Amino acid sequence: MLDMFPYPSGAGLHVGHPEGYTATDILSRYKVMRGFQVLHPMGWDAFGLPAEQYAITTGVHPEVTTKKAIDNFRRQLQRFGFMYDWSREFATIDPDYYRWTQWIWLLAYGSWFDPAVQAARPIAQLESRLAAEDRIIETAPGVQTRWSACSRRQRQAHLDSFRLAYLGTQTVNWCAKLGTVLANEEVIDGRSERGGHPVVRMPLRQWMFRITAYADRLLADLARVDWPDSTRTMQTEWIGRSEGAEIRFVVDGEREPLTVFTTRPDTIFGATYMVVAPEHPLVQRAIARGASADLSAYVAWARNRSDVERQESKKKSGIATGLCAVNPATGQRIPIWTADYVLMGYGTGAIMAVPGHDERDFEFAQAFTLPIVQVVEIDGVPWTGEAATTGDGTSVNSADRTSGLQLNGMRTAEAKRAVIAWLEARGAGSLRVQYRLRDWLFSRQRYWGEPFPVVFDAEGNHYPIGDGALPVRLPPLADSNPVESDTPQPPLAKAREWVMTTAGEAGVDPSLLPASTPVTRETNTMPGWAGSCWYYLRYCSPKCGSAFVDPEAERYWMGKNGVDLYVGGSEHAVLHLLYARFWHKMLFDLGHVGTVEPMARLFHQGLVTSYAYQRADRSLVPVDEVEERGDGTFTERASGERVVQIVAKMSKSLRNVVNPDDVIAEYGADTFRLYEMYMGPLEASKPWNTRDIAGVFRFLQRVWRLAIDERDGSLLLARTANADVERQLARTIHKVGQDIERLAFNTAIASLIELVNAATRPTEMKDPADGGLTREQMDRFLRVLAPFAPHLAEELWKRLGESGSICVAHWPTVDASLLEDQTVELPVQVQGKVRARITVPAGADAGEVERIALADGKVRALLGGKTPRKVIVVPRRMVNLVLEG
RNA sequence: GCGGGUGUGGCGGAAUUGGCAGACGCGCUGGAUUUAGGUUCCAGUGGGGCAACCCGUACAGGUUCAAGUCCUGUCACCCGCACCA
Repeated sequence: MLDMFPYPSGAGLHVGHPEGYTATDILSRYKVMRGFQVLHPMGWDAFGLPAEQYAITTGVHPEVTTKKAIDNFRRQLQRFGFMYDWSREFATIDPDYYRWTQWIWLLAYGSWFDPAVQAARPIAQLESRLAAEDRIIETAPGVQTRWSACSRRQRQAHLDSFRLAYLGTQTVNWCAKLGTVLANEEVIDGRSERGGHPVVRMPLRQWMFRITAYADRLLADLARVDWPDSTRTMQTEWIGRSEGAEIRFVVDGEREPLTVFTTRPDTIFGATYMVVAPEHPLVQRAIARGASADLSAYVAWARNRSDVERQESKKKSGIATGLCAVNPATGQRIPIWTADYVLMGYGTGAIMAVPGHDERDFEFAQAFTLPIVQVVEIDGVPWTGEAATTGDGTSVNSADRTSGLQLNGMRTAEAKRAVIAWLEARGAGSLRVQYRLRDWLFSRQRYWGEPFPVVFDAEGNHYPIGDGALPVRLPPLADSNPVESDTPQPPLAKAREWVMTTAGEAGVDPSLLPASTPVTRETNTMPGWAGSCWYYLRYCSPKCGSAFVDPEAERYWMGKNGVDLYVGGSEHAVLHLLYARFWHKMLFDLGHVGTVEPMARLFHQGLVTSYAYQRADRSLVPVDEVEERGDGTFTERASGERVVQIVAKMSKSLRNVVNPDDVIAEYGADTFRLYEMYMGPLEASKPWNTRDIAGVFRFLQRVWRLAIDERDGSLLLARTANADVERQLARTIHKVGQDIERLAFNTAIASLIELVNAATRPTEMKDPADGGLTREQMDRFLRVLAPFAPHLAEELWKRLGESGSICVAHWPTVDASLLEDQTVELPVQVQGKVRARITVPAGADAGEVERIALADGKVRALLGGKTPRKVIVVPRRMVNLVLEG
């Protein structure tokens, strides 16, 4: 039973945190009572940006603030009475934990993805295979060398290009003033969102994960897990698999052909021009050869436009490169343009533009008056030439005698196959699968993260640090502020004695590098995701010193399918859950875990929102500036203006944030737990309404008075069991059990309330022992109440004289005969409207029910002597009499 | 723009499979207890109508003996993605 572990912020627990935690706590307690071994742990995701930002503004070291925040979170969580196994607690910042995060990274570093088996394998296997077969490899662009003839350096470079954790180059938003890389959303008009400092886009060499190698498996295995459809859809779209073709176009004056990716190879006859991304090497070469000043100006302008800006204005911009390619289907020469609507990061960074059947290409062709031709007759969409027509149809104008390609009359799918076969035959292209998913950028220019266990020699070659030297501890740094610089300088670079070391001191295998060799440590750190990628495994054996998880503990707790239930917010639907799946699959391939997927079942709890108020102009008013009037309307206190109540996210500015500590102080933890579970379905987002808490609070008081005489604190128990109460108790036990299993806590609580209302003694009752529950009934009732309100249940349990904790009591069994009624009341409908009610034996069959219904006085009066045309009887549900006409 | 989801009393919500719409809670109304307020207990509470009855699950249609639930279209809100070739 797993909760997404929290990032302990300085602000303390939010009412949203206990939502999911209470749900798993109830289910855990229930499962324990049912005799299961339950592992329900808690820990801390503690590396990351907020603590570092806080350190930059206040000068307090992140370790200090983080530890303080953890202590506060733990204190707060413990007040809720969550049954966590605190002996398994850890934080991602513990060196004993991040030692293994580093170890897993080294595992990826030392592995490659073998396409033949579609799985990760040790890179040593690749190396011995290359040596055994004396394979020919490319040692420089266009230079082929035999493995045996390669230098050690060349071999290493070749192997490096296969590692699952590798050094790659990515374009980042670098802000020199802030000394950091910014996310796309943090860049506005080429300046930083905070401070307005200039931001440049520059390539940066950083550690990457080859997650794209796993794209197909990450996609296919979504079918094996019991996860919300929305999340699986989001991951599917994130991976973004699309099938198409790679086509090579010959370019005038270029040795290399221009390769494009297209999902519509069938429209090749309609390709009237080509477009490459401004960053495309072809453009670089053209500029280097001294192309027009306009071209280099455009490229410079486009390069500094952030992705966000590009999205804002979809107006097409671009410029001709002056180069021409040959359309292999038509033999015609077509111009090559560059435009920023083509992204370097997707496909090959180049497209064949088919303006007749692609909206973007159409827009571009119109803006720059390029030719537009129709090559597909789309089903049901007439060709007007006024707009691109998209979708499947039949190829037209698609034949050329010289090239020998003929598609006319073919359906789209058939035409695609024909073009690919034709391309393959002439060596001009092939079938290709393309993913939207990119490799995972894993370096951050930050202090507060796991250091990479890797060092560099003077020439910049990298060497892994041996397992024995782990953890590579984060050096203490008095000043972890970012460095203002034109080139990225991570804060760790300031720890000079730590950075400058020797291979021996760092722990590099002496067979790789002599111990005395001076080396520098990697100064980037891992991103916040690292620690959360495998924490669930560590809980199985949190103290294990010999492995990241003890294999036996892993087999026992992870079982066949992984974590039985994982509860957390849907904001992690893609990244965290995709990354964790990727690490897990890697660990699986290399034999370190026994399940293909980490989480068998996933559930997203909804957001706890709050009320806010809105003026007529839609501006928001903080909660404490509004008062409610007697007629249920709301006005702004200062102006007297009428405002309307809306539901909004809790925020400091609206002053509608609820602090769990305050609620517990006023009503207690049980009330808090019960209220959050009673608000509505776990998966729904729902507004916190302080006024409603009174309802569940009253319920718990009523439970107390049901068992305890308030005047003297003595037990109040019924002498004899009331048959109706006993029947309802049995049904409640049954329903609560069922509802807990399907995480429907709101309806479980409603049935507990109903039971208590039914058993409550009326005030006028002379002898309290005439009402309420018997000792034995109270005993059973407390057991089903316990998962929801453990404190109250435990106290009453002790007062009943029971020994031991109610936590380990057994879930009560139910006499099945009490769940069924002897007789049932059925509505009788005439023409679909309820007109009468009849009472029939519970086991009555359709014929018997019909007889009783037709014999009923009220029914006969309604029929007025007529015979129904049709009688529909649904046993135990209803009767419907259908008359003529 | 594309994909997914949601729409039920004054409010949060219930209706597990097409079968009595509104369980349960809040709020509100009335009563009992109390010197009083609060608490507690009891009763009522979708709208209309004196009533029999009629209307009612975002809106408009449809399927069915029967629709909150299934189908078609529309609107509103929420979430995700977004020039992905």
